[in-house]
Amino acid sequence: MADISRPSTSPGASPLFLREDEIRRGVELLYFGYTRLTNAIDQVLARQGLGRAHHRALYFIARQPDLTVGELLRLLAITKQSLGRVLKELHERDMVITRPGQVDRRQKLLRLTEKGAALEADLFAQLQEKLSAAYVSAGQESVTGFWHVLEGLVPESDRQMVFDLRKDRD
Amino acid sequence: MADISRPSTSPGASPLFLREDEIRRGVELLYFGYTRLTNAIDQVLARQGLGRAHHRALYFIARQPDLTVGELLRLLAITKQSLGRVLKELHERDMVITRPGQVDRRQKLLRLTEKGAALEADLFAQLQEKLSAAYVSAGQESVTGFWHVLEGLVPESDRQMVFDLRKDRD
DNA sequence: GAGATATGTCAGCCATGTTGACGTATCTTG
DNA sequence: CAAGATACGTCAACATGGCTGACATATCTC
Repeated sequence: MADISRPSTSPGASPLFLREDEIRRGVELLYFGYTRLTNAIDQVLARQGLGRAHHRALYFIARQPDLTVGELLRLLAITKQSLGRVLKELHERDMVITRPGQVDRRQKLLRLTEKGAALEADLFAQLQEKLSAAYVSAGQESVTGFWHVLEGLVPESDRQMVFDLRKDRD
Repeated sequence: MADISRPSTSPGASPLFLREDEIRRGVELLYFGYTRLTNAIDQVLARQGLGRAHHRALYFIARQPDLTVGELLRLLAITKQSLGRVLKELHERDMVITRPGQVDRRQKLLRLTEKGAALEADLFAQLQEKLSAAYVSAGQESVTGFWHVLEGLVPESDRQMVFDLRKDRD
């Protein structure tokens, strides 16, 4: 481990110190970048009386229509009770509908209504605005590097689930 | 806005669809990458009966000893009541000490005790383990791209504050 | 000396996570 | 076909960590 307190040595004097600084830089940028990006949607959500938890559900349902409740639970990594509350509220507001699975009728397939899709699109537009500005200012090469590092943060066991979001299933 | 439901068009057929996919990929990787990284420290925190909020305070105090309460408030972007609770608990556990500012005696300068520094080092070690593995698997070029994109997510008005963390002030 | 500033604190509320227990419909398998 | 596993829902209680509003104190600045 690098020396955390880093006494009065000049910065960069040792490869170990350099390493720590690179890690802290990543931790900080991830923290500020992530929070600032999510801040972008708070105003839109507040207007609807909804929170971040609702957005996460809307997002993944938009991303993968006919997602089952179980799949959504695995993506969000929360308890079914927590998710139940969120889905109930989205259902009451006519933003999400469910229908029984074709192959397995115990499952509920989730879809956004027009109203739900409209809100998700509005929220996505905010994210898009911030993130595409960051992409443009950093350049395409940086964007692929950005992806690669983040992919490395996702544990092997979750990677397939995350990558599967990019497959069309409609 | 691009068509969210993306009917039966082949992916990549239009620049607009491509753009949307690149944005969604970033949003998802940021979400999963950030949450998986923060998950890395939960076990250590739980052992101490502390939460994420305590970690954020410990982290920034470790990063910038003699930080004032006001500076920490700006970094965390929470209310003084919320921060007060956290600092009080860290103080009670002898992890943080304060002393009056030299130049402005209304200020309180924050520092970690040995015990606090030891915990922060332990937490940092977990972050380091995950993040350096991601850095290694992505390669140095990717790391700088990763930084650049994230820097672009931090609004102009906050950028100085974030970059100042990298300056030594001891 | 008056007002601004840095900090603390009381009290109550809200969003969103947790555990544990239990119920129902449906699927799968011996 | 009966038994057990699975997918989903729900009740209740609780924890964490945000929030607002109001008010107090010490210190700095003009």
